[in-house]
Parts: sequence; structure tokens; C-alpha cells
Amino acid sequence: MKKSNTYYITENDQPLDEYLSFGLSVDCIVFGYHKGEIRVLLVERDAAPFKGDWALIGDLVNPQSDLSDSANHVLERLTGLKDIFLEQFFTFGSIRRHPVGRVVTVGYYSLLKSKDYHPIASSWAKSTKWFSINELPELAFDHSEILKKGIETLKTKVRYHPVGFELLPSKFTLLELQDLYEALLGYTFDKPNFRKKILSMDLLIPLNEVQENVSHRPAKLFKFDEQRYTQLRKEGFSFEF
Amino acid sequence: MKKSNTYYITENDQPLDEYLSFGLSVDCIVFGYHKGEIRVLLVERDAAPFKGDWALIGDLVNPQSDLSDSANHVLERLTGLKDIFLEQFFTFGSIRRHPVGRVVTVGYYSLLKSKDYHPIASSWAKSTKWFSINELPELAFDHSEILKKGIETLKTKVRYHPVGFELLPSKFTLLELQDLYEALLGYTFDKPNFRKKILSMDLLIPLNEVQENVSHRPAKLFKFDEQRYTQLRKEGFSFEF
DNA sequence: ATCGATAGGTGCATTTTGAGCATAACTCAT
DNA sequence: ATGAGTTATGCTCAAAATGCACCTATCGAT
Repeated sequence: MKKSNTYYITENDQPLDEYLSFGLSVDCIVFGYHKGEIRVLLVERDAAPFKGDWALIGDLVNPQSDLSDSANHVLERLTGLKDIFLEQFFTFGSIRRHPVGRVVTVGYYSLLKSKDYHPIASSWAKSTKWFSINELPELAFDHSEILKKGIETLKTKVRYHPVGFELLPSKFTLLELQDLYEALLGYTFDKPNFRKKILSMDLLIPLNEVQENVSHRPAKLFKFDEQRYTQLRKEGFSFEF
Repeated sequence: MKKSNTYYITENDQPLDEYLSFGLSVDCIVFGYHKGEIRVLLVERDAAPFKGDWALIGDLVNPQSDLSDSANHVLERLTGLKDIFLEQFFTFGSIRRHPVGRVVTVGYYSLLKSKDYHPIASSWAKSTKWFSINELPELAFDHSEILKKGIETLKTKVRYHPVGFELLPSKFTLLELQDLYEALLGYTFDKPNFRKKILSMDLLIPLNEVQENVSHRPAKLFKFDEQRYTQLRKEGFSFEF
């Protein structure tokens, strides 16, 4: 990457290199839901600093990697979880938030059905564990603050954005979708009406596939119609629950 | 700031300093509203790169400054505007988004009544100008993309946060409010029903004042009840349009 | 005093939405 | 074939939002 010291530094006469001295990291909040409870996947640190403490799934970003790719790479490296949809929610940039230098961190979150995923600790992660968001330990760095902001964001955002769809497995049943929304919003829906409302939004593509290996009538599978959603948004449609 | 090379670099054996080589910048989108039109304040660059092009109000962050403070500093340095509330909305981190090196930028936006503020270009800004969001020039760097995302964010947010009131003068008529919402949301409302809905929210304080110097029946003036809004939010009220 | 223009408001018919309940259809295990 | 367990769908009734017609108020201009 070209570095030109002729670039206009506006505030004072410091050389450009003084300005290119930030560290960048990503921190992923992996939300899981299971039996009506929202949980968070944390990792136990096996390296200094904060060795032995619980932390979010995060690490420094390699200067050769795209920011948006890094979150997925870090998640896979530490837990083995692949192809998880991650959404950026906030960037934390206090001066002294990281002991090693000036490190700015970008927060991401994802949401998944925890029983379908089996994280395996690797790299500097000694172990992983799901914690109920009501019984959280003290976290390394400023991760408690980051997590708090992430939880807030998720709970407000879920009412107005179809995060629920985007974060489910690509093929899902309507009841799975309903369970997710009930877990997130904290109240239940009438099944026929939930179905009616969701389908009338015209955001789901019915697949010619059904559940397999279930000991009852298999449910039809659907997928989220991303294109249709962006289309409808342009026309002024607003998702609401 | 302490820099320790004993810090655990997880991916490979590169020294820590290789990871502390990012630049960080902020870019501010200043939205204004005037006569039924939503506008954005842009600055003309008087320095390389992109000299002569229009750009968002942004600059590199000094490694000794807090991220959240920097946005305000930059806004004041380039335009003279002080004490503007800025809200962070997204962080852009593509590898090649900045010609000078790996610079990650954090996007902020603010809302203000454009006729009440008088920006004055300084530092590397040659001039400032309000642009209608429907007639935007091509911008420097990836600022067009940033602005697009910011406009999207504003348009989404306006549905469930009373941000609109910040764009209006502190005393406004109901029709001015309606015009603003129509501009932001892109469709029209029925006048009687708009009034009914907004007044039933109980968020406006009617003033004992009316419009002046109009050649027709003067409209009553209202102001937004900030206290009442924070009160209602605590009770679980959610603003919706 | 009257008119044009725009603000402020009432009332009602119509449409849309949501809650609750009932029931049909389908699949597997026995 | 039957019944348990689910999925899938239909219906009613009430409440809320919408669309529209129409009436009145207050200003400046003539």
C-alpha cells in the first residue's frame, strides 16, 4: 500500500506515520436462543492480557484484510463457526480501552439457534461457553460495555428490521421463525395470525422442500427473499413487528 | 501509550507493530432541512488528494483523541459549527478505500435547522455548500457510498424515533412538521389524520403564538416536549410513523 | 364588505389489521 | 385403520387506521 508523506495533515506538523498508528480489532457477539432464553457465546482467554478471563470473540484485524471479512475470519479461527451472518453495530474508540496501544474495535453481532452449532475453541481461546444474558461474568477489556450496547441494539432493532430472517439458517420453517421472534420479543403470537402476517409481507419464498426425519407432518421450508426486501424498502415498505 | 511486543499475535509471526498501522478517520454527514427539502452540508477540498472535489466533513483522527470527541473537533475545524449532536452510524473498512494507506473511517450524522447555522470553511476546506439530497455531486474518496448509507439510516430511523423534530425550528406549525415527514418518508399524509395522530401522541406543547406576516389565517405554533418523550419512553412507549 | 387563499377541524363510511377460536390436512408409529 | 402430534387454513368480531367530504376561521387585498 502506498504511503505518501505529502498527504495534507491538517492539525499540526506531525508526520503522516504518526497518524497511521492505530490498531483495529473486531469483536463478535454471538447470540443464541434456546428454550426461550437468549444466550451469548464467550471464550476463555488463554493468553495475556486478561488470561483466564471470559471475553467476546475478537481479535486484531490484519492490515491486509477487509474489515467485513475479518469478523468472519476471527469467529472461525476462535470457535470454528463458519458462514455466520454478522451485522456491524457500533465502533468503540476510547483512548485507553486497550492495554497494548490505541486499538479501535468494531462490534458485530449474530444470532443463531445455539443447539445447531457446536463451537470448538482454538487459537488463543481455551474454551467456549454459552452464558445467559441474565447471568454474565465480568469480561476482559471493555467487553462488558460492548456486550451491553449489543444487547440493547438487538432488542430495539429486531422490531423494525428483519434481522430474524437474515440470521436464521437459510431454509427454515414458519414455526422456527415464530419461536425466534417469541424469544427475542418476549411474548407469544397466535400461530395462524403469525403465519398470515409473515406471508402477507411477501418476503418469503416457499421452497418445494419439507423438513426431514421428523416424526410428524413435516413443515414446509421457506427462505428469505433478500431482493424482494431491498425492492420493497425502496418503495417505502417498513418492516414491523 | 505502552506498546508491548509480548502481546499474543494470533495469526502469524508478524510483529505487533505491523498490526498497529491503521489510520482512523471520521466523516460527518450534516443534514439540514429547508423549505420542504432535505439537504446535506458538503465541503470543497482545497488539498490533495481529490483537490477541488466535494467531500463529507471528515479528517484523520489524532491518536491522542477520543473517537467520539474527534467527530466534533473535525466538524468545528472545517466548518466552525460547534456543539452539534452527532450520532455514529457505520464504520467503513475496505482495504483500498483511502489512497494514503489503510484508513478506516467512522461515519457520523447530525440533524439541524439549516437556516439557523452558518458554516464557514476553514482548514483544508475551501468552501461549504448545502446540496439537496436529490442533486448530489460525485464525492471524493468513497464518500458517495458513505452518504448513501447515512441517508438510508436516517430514513429508517425517522420512522421510530422523533428525529424529525431536530430538523425544524424550535417553534413550528403542524403543516411544517407534516411537510418534513413527507420529505423524509417520500409519501404524503392526509392532513386531518396527520394532525390527529401526532397530537394523540401527546408530544407537542401548543404555544400561545401564531405565525406572523402570512397572507392567510396564521397557523398555531408548537414545540416538541422533550421531557415528556423521555418520560414516555421509560414507560415503554414507542414512537412510530 | 367581500373574495381568495390557506389553516384548523368534524364526522363518517370504508378498509385494514389483529385476537381468538375452530377445524381440516398430513405423517408417523402402532 | 387409528390416533397422536403437527402443520395449514378459515372464520368472526372488534378495533384501529385511512380516505374523503365539508364546514369554519383568519389573514391580506380590493
